[in-house]
Amino acid sequence: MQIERRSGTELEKVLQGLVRLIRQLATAGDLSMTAASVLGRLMRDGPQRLTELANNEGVSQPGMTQLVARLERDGLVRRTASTDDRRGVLVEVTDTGGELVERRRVQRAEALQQLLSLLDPDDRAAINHALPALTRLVEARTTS
Amino acid sequence: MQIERRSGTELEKVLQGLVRLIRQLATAGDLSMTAASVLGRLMRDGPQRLTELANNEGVSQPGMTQLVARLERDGLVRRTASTDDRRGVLVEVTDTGGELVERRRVQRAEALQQLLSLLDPDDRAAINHALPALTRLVEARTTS
DNA sequence: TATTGTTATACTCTATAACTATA
DNA sequence: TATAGTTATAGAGTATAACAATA
Repeated sequence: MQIERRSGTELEKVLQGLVRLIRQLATAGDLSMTAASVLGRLMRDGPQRLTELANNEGVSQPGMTQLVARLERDGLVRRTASTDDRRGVLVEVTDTGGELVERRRVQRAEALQQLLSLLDPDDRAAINHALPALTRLVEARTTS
Repeated sequence: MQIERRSGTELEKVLQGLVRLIRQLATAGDLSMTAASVLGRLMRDGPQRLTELANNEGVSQPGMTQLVARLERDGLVRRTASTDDRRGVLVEVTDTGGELVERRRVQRAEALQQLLSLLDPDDRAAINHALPALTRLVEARTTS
C-alpha cells in the first residue's frame, strides 16, 4: 500500500513535467487544446453534431458554438445543416483542417523522437515498454 | 531507425491522452496551468522576481504582471519591494497559496493512485519502471 | 541607454443567462 | 414543453506597444 501511494505521487510529478513538455513542443497553426482536440475527434469519428462535440469535449454548448465559429472563420471546419432534424448542425473538418492536424501530429512526434534519442537505450526501452500500460491508464479514466 | 520513429509517434499519441487525463483530474481552487505552475515554482525555489517568473514560465512580462495581480487579489501570493534594486518586485507565495498547491497535488496523486489500482500489476510495474526515464525525458527538453 | 515593471488595448477562450427555431 | 443552437455579456488569460521609474 505504501508503495502504491508513493507511485501515485511520483506519477503526479512526472505528469506535471510531461504537460509542461507538451505545452512547449512546437506546434503549427497555434491551436488551443480544445480546438486541436475537436479537430482530432472530427478526423477520427467523422462529422458530428454541435451538442455532441460540446458534451464530448467538456465544454458548454455556447462555448462550442463560438469555437466552431472561429474554426470555420479560419477554414478548418465546415457547418452543414443536418438532414433530418432542421434544428441540428453537423460540423465536419475541411481538407485544410485535416492537413493542419496531421502536420501538428508529425511535428510533435518528431520533437519527441529527438528527445528520445538523447536518452540511454535503457530509458528508451523502459518508456517503450510502458506505453501500452499508459494507454490503458488513460482509458481507465474514460471507462470508470 | 524505423523502430525509433515509431516510438516518437506512439509516445505522441500517449501523451495526448495523458494531457487530457491531467486536464480532467479534480483540482481544488480552479487555477490555470500557468497559475499553478507559478505557485509551484515559488514553493520550490522561494520568492522570485517578476521578470524571472515571466522568463521561466514562457509568458510575457505584462502577462506575468497581470497573472500576479490576480493571484495577489485572491490572496495566493504577496509582492514585496526588492531590497537592493528599487525597480524590482519580489513575488512570494502566501500560506494560503502554499496550502492550495499542496491540496491540489495530493488530490491529483490520489486520483492517479486510484487509476493505477485499476490496472494489472504488470502494467503498474511497467509504469513504475518508466518513471525515472520519463523524468529524464522531460529534463532532456529543459537541458537541450 | 538599458532594465524593471505597469498601463492601454485587443483578441482568444470560456461561462451563464436569455433568446429563437424546431420537435 | 423539450431540444438544438445562437446571441449577449462578462471574466480569465494572453499578447504587443507605449510608458514611467530606476540603474
